[in-house]
Amino acid sequence: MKQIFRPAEKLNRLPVFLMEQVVKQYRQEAQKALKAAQAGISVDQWIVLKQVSENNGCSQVEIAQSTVKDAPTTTRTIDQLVNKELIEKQLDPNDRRKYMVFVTDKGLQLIERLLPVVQSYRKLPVKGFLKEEQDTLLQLLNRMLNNLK
Amino acid sequence: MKQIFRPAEKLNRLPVFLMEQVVKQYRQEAQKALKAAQAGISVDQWIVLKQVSENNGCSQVEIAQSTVKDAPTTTRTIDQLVNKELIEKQLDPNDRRKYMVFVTDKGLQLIERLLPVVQSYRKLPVKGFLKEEQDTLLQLLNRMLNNLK
DNA sequence: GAAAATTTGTTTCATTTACAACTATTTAAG
DNA sequence: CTTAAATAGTTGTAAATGAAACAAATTTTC
Repeated sequence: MKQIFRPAEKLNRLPVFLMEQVVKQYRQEAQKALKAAQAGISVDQWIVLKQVSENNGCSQVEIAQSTVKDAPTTTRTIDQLVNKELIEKQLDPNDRRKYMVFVTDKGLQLIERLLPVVQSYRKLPVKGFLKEEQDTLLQLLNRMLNNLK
Repeated sequence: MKQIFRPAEKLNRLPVFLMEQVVKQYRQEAQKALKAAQAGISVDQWIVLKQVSENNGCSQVEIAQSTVKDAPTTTRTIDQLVNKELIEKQLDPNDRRKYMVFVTDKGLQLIERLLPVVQSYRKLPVKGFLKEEQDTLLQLLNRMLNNLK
């Protein structure tokens, strides 16, 4: 017997339900693109690597804030990047609780190589969107975020 | 020294990045609300339970499709609901690969009790949204989804 | 009607994640 | 100055997730 497809009409009217699917699909595409480029890092690792490169010498707390991840996740992601020699940690002499995190040459080279790949897959979900549609989307998402915090 | 907050301006212009935060915050709020109501189930379990009740006797594949989860996840969620005696599985006599999944009385009672709780937290993210803004949001999300599939 | 392909559901494994507890250091209070 | 509180970062653990491999049953193809 042929499979009857029953769309979940109610669920599809829930923005967050759709958003979960978009996020999941997007992450799959992004991960696939990074793998195809033999990046050797995950999407989350890319985000942290890029943040470090843009705020060279910043602390882990600052990275956690800017990437909106919690402390343990940030610790582990940074560890992974250190193991791959893409970034380095150095104790802050002025505050020995802190580490200052720096991008390495190898990290910079990887960023340069991957930048076009990342820019490419980031365009994917909003393909065909007018500039004002993108703005509307961002505005609505920010309002949702404010409602939840 | 006071912590300087540096917003990641670039990341905050990425719709998917904002959406991840919305989804995460929303799930936390939803889980908190269910816990406060002593629901005894997770958000995902709720979704499956509700789907089963609306399609009584349906197969696991149908549940997986309507909830947009993969097969292993669906198997596990159904197991959990069976353990809690909120649903029941029964072999389909016409096709012994399939299970027919039914909601129990206990399941129905729980649904009735939780429905107002769920309806309440679902309104949260779109608080203050005009009807047309919600429609715009859904339309944009669906377009993103189509771009990704 | 037998072999191949498909469908349904489960299990295993590696990764990711959130939450809580913990150490070490610095800052604030009395 | 000494204790209490806050901050930075790590570790452990339990749960969720996805991919792949798998078994069982059914359908399709020749």
